[in-house]
Amino acid sequence: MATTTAAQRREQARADYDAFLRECPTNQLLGRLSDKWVSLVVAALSTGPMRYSDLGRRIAGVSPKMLTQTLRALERDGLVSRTVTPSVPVRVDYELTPLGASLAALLTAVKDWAETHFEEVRAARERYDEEGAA
Amino acid sequence: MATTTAAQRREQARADYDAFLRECPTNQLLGRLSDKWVSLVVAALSTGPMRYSDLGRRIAGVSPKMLTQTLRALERDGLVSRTVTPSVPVRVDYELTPLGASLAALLTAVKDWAETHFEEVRAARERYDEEGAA
DNA sequence: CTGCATCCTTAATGATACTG
DNA sequence: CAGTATCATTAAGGATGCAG
Repeated sequence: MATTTAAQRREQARADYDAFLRECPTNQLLGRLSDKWVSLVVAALSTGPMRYSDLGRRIAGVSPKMLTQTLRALERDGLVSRTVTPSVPVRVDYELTPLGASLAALLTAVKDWAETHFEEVRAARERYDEEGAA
Repeated sequence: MATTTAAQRREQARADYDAFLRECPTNQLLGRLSDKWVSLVVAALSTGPMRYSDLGRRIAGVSPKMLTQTLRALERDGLVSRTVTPSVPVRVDYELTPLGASLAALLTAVKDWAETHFEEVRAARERYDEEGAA
């Protein structure tokens, strides 16, 4: 007979599932896109190369920490390239790689979907919220 | 002369930007997709209607709380429909709406991108990590 | 200018137990 | 079966100060 509790079983299942999700490329990508700043950085860079501080200004309200963190993650994934010009003061340019540009295209698809269907979503929300209030 | 500190200015900028982002359909959509469970629920439902507990089993390791929360959010956005059959015991079916199906299609596009380019990303990561170690 | 290390606060997540 | 309410935990985000 099983002496495992529901909690134990779920925990085990979760562990397995987490492992699976970590391996799943789709989910890794979604994780990236989900990052609040990634889409903004990619969008900003899609218009051309930019310096670190330019990105900081363009993406208002980002802290240096998050900007660096985001750029590092994108660089690691081969989505942006980082070019250091050892002048004084130092100058660092970031640019989308071809792979990054391809991701930007995907982001455009997401954007198109959002703009195409947003009105439906908004209407659905209104309906839902009114029913709840009634 | 400006007596505002960098922090104050950034805070203001962030407030404005946050307001803008909340209005931005694309970002709202990305927020949805970013939700860990949304993609899983949509994927599960894309194969057909499912009952609450079926979803719970299919998506291993999800707690009732998160499952309900996710379903409510999707329902509010008009992406899934909720059908209660007042039998004993009660039976509740969830199903993708046409709008939800269209979102599932978008998710497929994301999945395709991920599968197409994942090898490149993996290679980039390896390169990056090795350089760091060297 | 660019970026890293640190600390701190908040918000999301998950476990649990109970109700219609 | 389907879902809600509560509580504990943790992980992400952000501010700050300093260094190369």
